[in-house]
Amino acid sequence: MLDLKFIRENTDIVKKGIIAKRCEDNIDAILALDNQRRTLIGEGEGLKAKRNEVSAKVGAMKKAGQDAATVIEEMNSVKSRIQQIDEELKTVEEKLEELLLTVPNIPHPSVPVGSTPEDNKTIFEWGEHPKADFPLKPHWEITSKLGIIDFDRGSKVSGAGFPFYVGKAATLQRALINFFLDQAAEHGYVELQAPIVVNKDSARGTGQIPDKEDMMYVATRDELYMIPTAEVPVTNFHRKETFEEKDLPVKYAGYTPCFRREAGSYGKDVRGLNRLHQFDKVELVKFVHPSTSYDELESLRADAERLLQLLGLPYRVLLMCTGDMGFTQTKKYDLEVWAAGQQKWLEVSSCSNFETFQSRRMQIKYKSRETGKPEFVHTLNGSGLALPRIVAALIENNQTPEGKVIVPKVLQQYTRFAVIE
RNA sequence: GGAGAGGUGUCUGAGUGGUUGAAAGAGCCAGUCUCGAAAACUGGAAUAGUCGCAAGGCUAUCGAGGGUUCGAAUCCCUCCCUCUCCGCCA
Repeated sequence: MLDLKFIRENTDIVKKGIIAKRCEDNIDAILALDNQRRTLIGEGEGLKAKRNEVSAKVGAMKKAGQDAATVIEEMNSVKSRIQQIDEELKTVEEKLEELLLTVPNIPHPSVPVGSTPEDNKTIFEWGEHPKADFPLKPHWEITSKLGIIDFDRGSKVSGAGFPFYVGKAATLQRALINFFLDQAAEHGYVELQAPIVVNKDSARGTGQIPDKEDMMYVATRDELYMIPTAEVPVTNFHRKETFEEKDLPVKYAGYTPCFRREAGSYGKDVRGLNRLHQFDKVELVKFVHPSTSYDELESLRADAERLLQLLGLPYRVLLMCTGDMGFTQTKKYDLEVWAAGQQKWLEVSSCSNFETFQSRRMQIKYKSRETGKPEFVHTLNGSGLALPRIVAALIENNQTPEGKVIVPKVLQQYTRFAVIE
């Protein structure tokens, strides 16, 4: 959510941002409602001031044993007018709130303007695409032959997109989680084990509600939302809190299962592990001083990239264009890993700066030494990393002609086996 | 799930309808004193909205949201959370 005052004072910038992000422009309606709101506040508060003044007088009169009946009588009309104004104000503010939630975050100037994925810029590529003198298979063929991922039983037990990982695939996942968390800890992230269902306020805080409500599974009976990413509980960890400036940046790494309904996305892009309803992910979250947030974005990206390099997975970095980057971000990098069996790039991480978009919704501040006042922190997050596609790429890139899979060196201390066969 | 108690500012804690944005103490910041520190003393210090060039004014905020009243931290209702006991249970 953007600051109303910011919109009022920077209308042009906001409008340009909306166009760049290809969102609906409600700014004029917002400004009109804001005017209406302030008029109502002006009148209402004037009357309330009068009410308070008279009420004090009534108290004094009663104490002095005087009859206050006529004064009280007079206040009745003021009272009903106040009620009327408060009601109008409530309606106006609800409408205003609704429209404010449709205003996207403004892209950073360094973000390329564009509307489709073709307009994203590949800014970095690492590693060689594996070559082989035998046909490279997609991971689902390999795992099916090895019997290590059971999609059919997953469908029976839960539904499509909820596979079982069996034996060494399960161990491999556990190894990756530990590897990712250890790496994060080494680079200053505090490990956090978070709830995997959250309440409505939390879902709203990180922006899943209202604009992405359909992505989540909901336990309606208890009004709990299953998290689509650890970003939700981990960022909300500090909701309505104020940091000391000297404590920034604050960094967390959280491993959780993630749940996504992915409604309406079927077809051949979603085979195997490419897209699931439940998957594991380690998420990196930072709360930082506004002056450092773009440097922190780069280091966040570096933290995610390092994992791919250590695993020896070829990848590329995309700088997302304005139209493809999403509602809440000001700047976003996607990391895509090369899956040799499918001959496809798979997104495994997305690193974003939200500036104050989330912290304003969540009221996460720091006490500024400069102004002595609480100011909003900038929040960032990035996957470090999402498991299934990493597993897919590892299997496809490290397959042998016999259909076995070689485990990367860095993982072997965690898996305690070197080959999946 | 059942029964009870409770949620007040950074903390402890007073306050059951009328200058209570809120006593008191601690802590914090500044100053006086001191060679310096401690102690003592003096002063300062919330957040948001709104009006104003500003100084500053006004409004709201005592878990959240409603209600009663001329007036609510104080009374009523709903919800949330914490604690104690019981039940159930990984």
